[in-house]
Amino acid sequence: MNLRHLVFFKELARTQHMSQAAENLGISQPSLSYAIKKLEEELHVPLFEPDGRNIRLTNLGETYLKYVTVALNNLDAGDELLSQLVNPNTGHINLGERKISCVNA
Amino acid sequence: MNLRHLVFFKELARTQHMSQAAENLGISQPSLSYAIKKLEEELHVPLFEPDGRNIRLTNLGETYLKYVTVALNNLDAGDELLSQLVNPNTGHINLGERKISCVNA
DNA sequence: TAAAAATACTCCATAGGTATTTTAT
DNA sequence: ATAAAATACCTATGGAGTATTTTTA
Repeated sequence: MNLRHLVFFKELARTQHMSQAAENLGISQPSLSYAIKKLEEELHVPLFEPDGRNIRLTNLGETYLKYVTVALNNLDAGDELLSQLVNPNTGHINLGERKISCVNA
Repeated sequence: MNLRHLVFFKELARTQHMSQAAENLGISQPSLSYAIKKLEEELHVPLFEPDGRNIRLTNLGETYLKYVTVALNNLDAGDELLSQLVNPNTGHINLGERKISCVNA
């Protein structure tokens, strides 16, 4: 499983619109469709279901989304912290000491 | 970045021993070495440093490990919950209702 | 008939393997 | 001399693209 695909999933869950999400992600609609299909196969779970000629997030998809969001937020926070530690003079301003253990939601 | 590589990182951080970690992960030592190198390049951060003819986790690596661990735990918890929801009769026993929002550490 | 998603196919990037070299004990 | 990690090289899987088909409003 690719982390990139979890970002795909998150964006598609947000928009619930394949072509739009693909556009936002800067990839083609078929690529997104394929990536999501692969993810669903890996999880053995339908994350989206047809809704007319659109798609809708399933309940299972909604459940999974919460965990994916926390996971991605933590990885982002980790990346962010690392780059702050590596070049402390650039980037965001820190007032006082920052003590991040993990990102909860 | 591949999720698999984060698992690689976690195991290598645990053992601090390339060949051993590779063995545990079921991959070759050069593959692990390469994967870690790629991860370090992506993050622009040294996660491990030479220690005699072995390697040692850097302080930055230790910091990053915390975030990776939380992220991976959440994804595992998400997978676990999905499979429980899909086939509720198998797997672990649940006493009462379970209310998991996220896994903190 | 038009807009959306799914399928078919093609191609290339990269993850992973084997063989080898370097480094340190 | 040996054990560990790094490098070089090769191969194959799969991620992403274009073209097309299916589906539904």
